[in-house]
Amino acid sequence: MKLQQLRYIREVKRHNLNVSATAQSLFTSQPGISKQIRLLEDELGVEIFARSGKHLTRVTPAGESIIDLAGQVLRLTDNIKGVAQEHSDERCGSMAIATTHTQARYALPPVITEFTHQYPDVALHMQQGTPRQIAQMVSEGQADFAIATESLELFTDLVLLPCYRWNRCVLVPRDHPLAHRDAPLTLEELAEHALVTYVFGFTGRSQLDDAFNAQGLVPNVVLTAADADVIKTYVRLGMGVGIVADMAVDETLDDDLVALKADHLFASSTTRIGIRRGTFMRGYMYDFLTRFAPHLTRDLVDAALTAGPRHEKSLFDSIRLPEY
Amino acid sequence: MKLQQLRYIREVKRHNLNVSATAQSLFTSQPGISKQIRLLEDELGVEIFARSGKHLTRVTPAGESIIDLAGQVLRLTDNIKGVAQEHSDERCGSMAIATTHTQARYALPPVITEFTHQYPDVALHMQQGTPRQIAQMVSEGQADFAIATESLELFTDLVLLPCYRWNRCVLVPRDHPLAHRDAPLTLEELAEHALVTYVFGFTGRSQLDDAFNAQGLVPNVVLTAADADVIKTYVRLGMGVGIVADMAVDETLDDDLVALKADHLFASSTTRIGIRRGTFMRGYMYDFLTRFAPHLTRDLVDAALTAGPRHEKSLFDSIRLPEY
DNA sequence: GCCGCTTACGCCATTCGTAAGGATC
DNA sequence: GATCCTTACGAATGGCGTAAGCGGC
Repeated sequence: MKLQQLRYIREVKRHNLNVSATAQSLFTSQPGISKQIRLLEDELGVEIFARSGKHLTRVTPAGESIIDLAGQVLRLTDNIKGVAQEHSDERCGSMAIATTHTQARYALPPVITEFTHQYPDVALHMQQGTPRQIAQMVSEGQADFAIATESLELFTDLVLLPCYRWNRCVLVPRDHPLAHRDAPLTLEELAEHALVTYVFGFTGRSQLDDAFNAQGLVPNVVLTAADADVIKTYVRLGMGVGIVADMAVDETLDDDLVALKADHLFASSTTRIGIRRGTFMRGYMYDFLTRFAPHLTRDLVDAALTAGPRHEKSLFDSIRLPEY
Repeated sequence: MKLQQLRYIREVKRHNLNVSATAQSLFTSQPGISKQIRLLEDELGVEIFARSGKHLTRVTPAGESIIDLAGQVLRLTDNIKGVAQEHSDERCGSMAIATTHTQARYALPPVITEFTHQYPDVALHMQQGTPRQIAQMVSEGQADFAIATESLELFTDLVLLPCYRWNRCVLVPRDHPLAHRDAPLTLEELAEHALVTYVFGFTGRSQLDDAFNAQGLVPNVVLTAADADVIKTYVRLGMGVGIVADMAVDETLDDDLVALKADHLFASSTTRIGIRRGTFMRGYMYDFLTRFAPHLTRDLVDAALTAGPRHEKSLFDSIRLPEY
């Protein structure tokens, strides 16, 4: 049994049993992979892939278990490399963040700036995607951190660290009737206007819908977008009233719009960081977490990473999360 | 990074940093190991072993972490082999039991007989040792099960499955004064006689001492042995009154001795099976466990193996253990 | 007929064993 | 001086890439 063989079977499964495509992605030859898989199957005495003629058709039950274990092995070897790097040069390495537009555009820039300044030799990778995509990336080890407000809880192999709470505000052009009101907004009022807000599954959209539904109201959402910049654009065009995250409003850049507090209308949302269980954390990674959310100390993060899936939540019960 | 390299560093640490001895135990050459370790260190960029001149003096901090991870990797590869065997031929394989004299001599024979009858192609290995030794063997992966009454709880990487409760009886020759009493024994009486029983650390010896101490008595133990056969021998010689486990008394073989119930004098002891966390269990292993202790169903064992160290005990709260 | 896996073969890298060298206790 | 690790070198194994074969879709 060789580590490469384990890598091969894992990748072949990831590429939907297409050995040729796998070979390309691994920059090696297709017969090489075929042969190594055969050798592994011979050594273990079990077929990992079921074949019909000369095609791989599916993963055998034994193969499922074996590939799962192979994944664990390969993740541990990554941890070994991480441990080694940490001890050889603790300021040198890499860190991959997968996140959504909202975080990348508004919440992360100051943190990233500080971080790259303190750790110039850490190669920082940042990838944007939907909450589901980024959770999957971390789950598969393609990124270290998933930062988002939604969907992370769908992946049970991620440890979730709550970072901060935030709420929404309502954005209207200066000449909009709502812009000159003194009394606080109500949901009924909002329901009468055309709304422009996030696509479902993005940036706390679920809590927004919940608030309307709880009062038996049906919001008239005329346009949805994945990020606040697009939403603001259409608010400026007069398409409707925007509802965006507080942090997406910049007082100077958005001074042609009026932002109305909406904390009293919606339940606040919590942005979380998801980390794959069993990941080896470099020192600078702890540092990054603490910069992003000061209550995420090294001890607390370690406790969350080692706690079982059912006990991690209670760690944060006594912690008051910062509000954005 | 190769699996052999990981195996080498683990074994070198196990052999107290003696590469030559490691090479012998692995049936390979000493320079081969040295070189592979060097290569691994070069690849990782960290020294795993600290050297003074040409001697390995200690394991570096990085080395400690790396060897620990290497152990996890190698255990997972064993699991892969186990999964493969299970799917290729589920009646064929091996099982290693490490246990104490008492279990091997009295509790296990009927179970082993049934088991080997049903699984003739499973190579059964049985090794005897002190409770500490057998716990260590399982902890290091040299055996699958540790079966004992004491000391298993010292190894936190073992999951403990309670099997049955038992108590002691008092053994005297037929012509001994105690042999003809009608009233139940008392601890005070026992304390007046010379006693022959187990060595400390064996077969529930601790509970025996606890009972005397709780009443402020000091037992006059004139001879201790690791197993009941030796104890009986000296009881026959008139050295003193024997105190042995119930199950160690055979009505026909020991009919020259009189066994007096002592359940009311001592707290009962629990015999447990210890299994390394993360071990892959073959089907026949579950079967063995259920034969040994009927309440150890596959579901219960799986639950205990996956539960965290703090939650495994509660699984057995509602279960009434059989009495021997 | 195209795509995709397998087999065959040759090159190169790597591993392993033996033998000699040098340091430490 | 005995023990033990390192270096050096040669043999054998094994992984990998190219080219040809063949069975599905």
